[in-house]
Amino acid sequence: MIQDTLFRLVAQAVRSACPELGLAPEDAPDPELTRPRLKEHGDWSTNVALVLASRLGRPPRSVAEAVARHLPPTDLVERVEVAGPGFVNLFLSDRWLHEVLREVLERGEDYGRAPRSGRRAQVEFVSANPTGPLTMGHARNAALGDALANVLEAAGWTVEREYYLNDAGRQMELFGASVEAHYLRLFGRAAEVPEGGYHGPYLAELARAVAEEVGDSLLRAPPEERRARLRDEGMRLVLEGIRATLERFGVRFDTWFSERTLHESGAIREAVDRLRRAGFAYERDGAVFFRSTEFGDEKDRVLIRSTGEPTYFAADCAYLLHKFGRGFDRLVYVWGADHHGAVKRLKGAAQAFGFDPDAVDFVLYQLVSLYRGGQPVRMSKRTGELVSLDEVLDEVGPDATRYGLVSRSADSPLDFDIEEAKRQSLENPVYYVQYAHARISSLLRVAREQGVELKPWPEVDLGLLREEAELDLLRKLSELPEVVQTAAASLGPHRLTRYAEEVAAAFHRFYTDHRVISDDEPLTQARLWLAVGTRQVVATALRLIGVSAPESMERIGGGQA
RNA sequence: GCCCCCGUAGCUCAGGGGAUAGAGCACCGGCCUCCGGAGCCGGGUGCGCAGGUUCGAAUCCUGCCGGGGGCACCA
Repeated sequence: MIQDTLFRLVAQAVRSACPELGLAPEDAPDPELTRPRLKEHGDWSTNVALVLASRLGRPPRSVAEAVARHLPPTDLVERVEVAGPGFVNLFLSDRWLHEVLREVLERGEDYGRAPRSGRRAQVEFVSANPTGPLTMGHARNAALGDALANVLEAAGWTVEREYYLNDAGRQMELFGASVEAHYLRLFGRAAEVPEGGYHGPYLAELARAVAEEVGDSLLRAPPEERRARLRDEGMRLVLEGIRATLERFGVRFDTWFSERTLHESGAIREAVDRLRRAGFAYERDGAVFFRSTEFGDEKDRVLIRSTGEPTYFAADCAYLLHKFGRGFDRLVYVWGADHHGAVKRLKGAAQAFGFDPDAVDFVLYQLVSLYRGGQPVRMSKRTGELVSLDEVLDEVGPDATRYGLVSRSADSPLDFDIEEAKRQSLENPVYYVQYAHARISSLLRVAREQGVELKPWPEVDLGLLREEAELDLLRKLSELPEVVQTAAASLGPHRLTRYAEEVAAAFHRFYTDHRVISDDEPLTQARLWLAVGTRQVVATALRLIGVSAPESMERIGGGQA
């Protein structure tokens, strides 16, 4: 809001400078306000003079001088400076920083959150096939998707989290046949896992669990029925496990959407027909194709195989149509980068259906490689050799795992070393941030124990916060709303982790140099409220990342502390 | 061959058109009669290469080099 005020002031300065620059005021560009990296460049800066100068063919610094001269008088801005090639730098009075603290305290956990826009977004993520436990790849998806949903909510969207359940199609049939084979073996029958099917100890265990529920009754059932039953029972158990893991990981979905319903309701046929009617689907060699080449794809894609079976892509189209039908203004898919090839055709489908393809966003995250003590952990879906997310959570814990997975941009491949995550857990950035939160909580406990009565903040003189470390901390707190906006706009929740670390660092610096509880009562009051506000911002950032904000560090860090 | 991502400090990574490019780890040296030292302060070499756009490029465009992933009537 201070930013808005500044924007108006600078825009006005530009307009009133126009006549002497020989420009019609209505042609004046909107000024851009940025935060300079260096403190000596002020609190806010605008490059508007540089932009104007090249347009007018005048020396940038003289344009900057003109803009600076026309800045309306205000007690918000203490000093204006023209610097560098032609930046206009604004130095604000410290009062604005005390305003920031008031705003943090007044709005509490709402600080940093934008007003609700009423616009609805759906984030679909994880959506792992229900054929086995979640792995670290799924974990990155979950951590990214959930944090992104949090961030979009904070940016004003009404967000629905959805898990797309691939409970139909060839993979599920293979899975069913694999469970069947293991089931039959349990009862001494010879049975082969089909080509491309699922192996490994996990599946044997699963078959045992299924057998415990259904007994040997299915041995005598007709093969078709037996296989379908074992498939569904197996899936149910796998899904229970996935839900439990996600719960442990702190991820909850609003809706679980079944692919099977798309087949059963005829939605897939309808979607294909609709594409056909719109002229985007045609028949060739007994199959139905989508004209994805019209949308930049390298070749047309099959919707209905010549066998009459719909492809996975056809189901995707029907699902997309279903999502739009539910009234979302924006759809976000969180996908592994290995699916990037499907982006063009799905956006194309959106357009073919008559929707705005820009309303469909994809977060494509690069591969996670798991290491243990520097050695890559070999994983193979074929042999069923894998390290599950649950095992990692057992060793590393949910907070450090989530933080580690979110803290890097989705565009970068991620090496996750279990040993390192454990060994370094005490120097891990997540604990550094959590420590700041715990430290403040502890400080407030001590204040209470010492009988320091915290007066309501409107009665406290926050203007006493004048030390450089205090002002720097306040400056950091003031950035949260922008960080949230940027993270939402770029679909990059990793920005929150950086920010959280910076706030924690600013607090630790302040805390090292200055005593909070002292004989100076008014100053004690002001500093305690500064601590409260800082704790609030740290808690909000951690919550958005999906990590807990502990009151104490006792139970964190694997007991090594 | 085509498509996507990446190349920034010794290592892992931020930085999505601005000024003197930043963190963590590692390494060296300092800071505790007092609110949690899981902390703080100091110490430094770097944008793969070549063009282009721009007043201004780590950032945008083109080409090349290097690494990862993907190119099914699989999911």
